Amino acid sequence: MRQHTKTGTDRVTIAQVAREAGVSKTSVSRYLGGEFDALSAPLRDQISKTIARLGYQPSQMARGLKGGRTRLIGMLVADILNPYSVAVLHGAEAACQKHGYTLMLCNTGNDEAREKQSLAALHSYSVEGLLFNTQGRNVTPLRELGQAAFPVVLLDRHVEGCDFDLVGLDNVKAAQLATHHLLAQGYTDIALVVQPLFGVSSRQGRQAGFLQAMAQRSDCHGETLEVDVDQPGHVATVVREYFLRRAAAGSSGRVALLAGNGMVSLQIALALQSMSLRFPDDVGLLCFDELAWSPLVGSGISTIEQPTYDIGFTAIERLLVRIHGERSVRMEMLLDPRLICRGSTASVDGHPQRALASSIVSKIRPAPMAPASGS
Amino acid sequence: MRQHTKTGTDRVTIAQVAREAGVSKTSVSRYLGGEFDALSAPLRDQISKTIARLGYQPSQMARGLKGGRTRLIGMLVADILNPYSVAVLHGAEAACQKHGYTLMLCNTGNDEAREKQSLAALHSYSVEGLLFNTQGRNVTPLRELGQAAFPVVLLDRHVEGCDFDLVGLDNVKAAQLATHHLLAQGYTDIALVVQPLFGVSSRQGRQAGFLQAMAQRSDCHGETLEVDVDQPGHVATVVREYFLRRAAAGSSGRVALLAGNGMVSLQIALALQSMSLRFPDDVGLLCFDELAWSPLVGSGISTIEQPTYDIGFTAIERLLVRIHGERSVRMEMLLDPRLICRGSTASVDGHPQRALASSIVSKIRPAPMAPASGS
DNA sequence: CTGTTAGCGCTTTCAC
DNA sequence: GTGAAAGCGCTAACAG
Repeated sequence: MRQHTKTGTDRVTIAQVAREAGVSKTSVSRYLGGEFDALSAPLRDQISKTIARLGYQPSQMARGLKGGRTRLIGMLVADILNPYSVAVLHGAEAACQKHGYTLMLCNTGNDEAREKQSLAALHSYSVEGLLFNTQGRNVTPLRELGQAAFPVVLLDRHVEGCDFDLVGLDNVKAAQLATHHLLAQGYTDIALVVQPLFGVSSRQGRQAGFLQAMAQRSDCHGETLEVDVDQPGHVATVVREYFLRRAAAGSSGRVALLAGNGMVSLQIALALQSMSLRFPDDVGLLCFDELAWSPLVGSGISTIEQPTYDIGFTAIERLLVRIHGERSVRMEMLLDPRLICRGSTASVDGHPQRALASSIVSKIRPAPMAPASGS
Repeated sequence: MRQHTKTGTDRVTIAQVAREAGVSKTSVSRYLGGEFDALSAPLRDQISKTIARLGYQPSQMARGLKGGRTRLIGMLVADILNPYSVAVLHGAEAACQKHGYTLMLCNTGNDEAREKQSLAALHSYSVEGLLFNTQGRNVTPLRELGQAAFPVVLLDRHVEGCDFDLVGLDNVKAAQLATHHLLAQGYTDIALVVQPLFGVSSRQGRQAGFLQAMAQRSDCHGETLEVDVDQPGHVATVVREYFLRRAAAGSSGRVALLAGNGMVSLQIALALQSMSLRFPDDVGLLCFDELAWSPLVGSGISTIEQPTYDIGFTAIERLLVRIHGERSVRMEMLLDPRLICRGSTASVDGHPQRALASSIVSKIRPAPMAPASGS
């Protein structure tokens, strides 16, 4: 059947198909392009059979070289170890497969240099569009893409000075939902724990929603805690100091922590464990991002779930629309969050001893010298 | 309309560089290919400057079209939602970036059809090699690649009838390590809980190691439990039945579960929770795959950690060696596991009441009608 | 409807 | 050392 050349992988070319089918390359090309109205039935049939018989697969490299239809989409991910990124990737990959596109994946590891480098790599393969989820620093190369009207869809966060479409969570709404839930459950002293706000719009959005919701309750106290999740023990330190501060302020309220994303959630859970603090007994806990283990820790961790799969899927479809030439103005697609209620935010009504700043303090020993993660 | 190309930024071509530098395309090409010994210093300098000035980036599509050096590597992943796959992907992506390659990622979702389809897609982009981690069903297309001497490295599991290189865990050793640990901790009735062995070599390897280790202890009882992690509540049912069976057998031993991978671990943890069973009090638990949440559940889950990053990284480097033409015989690179000891396998010596089959049974109610996952 | 003729951007003989 | 020319596999004018 198949001719083996000495080169190993033998590629059947359009020329071979044309020859064997007794037609011109053009006709085969038209067949590939789906221009059936320009092909007679017998010709079409003949080509179809030959392609099947030879097991011909057109080279996307060659197709792409000509006009630009590489059917390639580049995806830049800030951190492949972040479950959020993977979940979004899952949806994006599915959408690509559905539409006959292939994903080129680059992990930037939150590193500027690698981001730039990845952008260059993707460009060199003539990707038709870009899905972008990464740190907001040094966005110059991105801006250039914007000026060139290159199709880009942003994931989760804006980039200053670029008018790209965005797909993500409705962060303000989500944070409000979260805060209202905690308030309703009887918590009065709430800390939003986030990675550095810097210029990250999604984090800022969550803070805005949080602040907004807290503002309606002057009898309650809200505070934003910035943490570095890569620095072992840092979250524990910050959280401990927060507790101490609340107690020093003479607060008699119930304390809850609102984790800004999955990475923070993990560090908080670890930190609380290291301090032997339990939820909801000692402190309430609500986390952004539903994770596989959310139901498992303690009596279960309440979460704000993002429709991550949909975010990825939607983003690709939006990108495809842009690729196909739509020139409309910038569009923002914000999907809805979902509250998943578990033990970590159980109501503290009627349990005045629970989750009090003062009662926590007695449990916290002075900060240890060693990092507090692990056990 | 606009005269910009589809790709937006007007692409600088090698011809432009050559013209502006006052040299031939050939020389520029040589420069790109690093053939400096065939270039005079002034020429080289001139080209270098021009490239920088124009911001020229060669088109990989065009380069690939000619000889085949696309600098593209395809990766087929069985399940992108499996943390193992992501962790390996992380290492693989890093290695690619290090060597100037780019990853094309396809998620097959354990689906034969999509696997075949993805293989075709990857082929159509002339990837130089393939990293393959997927279900062992219908391997015909893979075999063809083997016959064509196409560079492929298998991840984690063999494929029958193919002599590709393999990078993965030393499963036999890992399972032995795990089993010996459980035995040493005083557990006597151990069940290895795995997804269907089918033809998956890694699972078989783990079972082999398990059986081997158990065989040395005729006073202990080992059993393999196959579960379907996608069927809600199935793990709970199987585990429950196991407990009941052990009790019926009149066993007075201490029971432990050995989870065959991360997916199973999660389901087991969920199942135990749904049955209100705790570890190590009611049952010992040791899981393959170290996960972010392993320290968090209960008193921490003991795990067998795989060097996932290294597996991915090594696999790519091995693939690169093959791509660069090495023709040596099939090679298997099995990396070492690491035991991480936590509360879930705490010693039960001196606690005769703990982890006994008989004591568990009293806690298990008859199987519920509804799936037992969740709460 | 169908085929002929040019290239796409780059690498690679093969001359000079 | 350097360059001209001939393609790689495919698509896209432009005829018939």
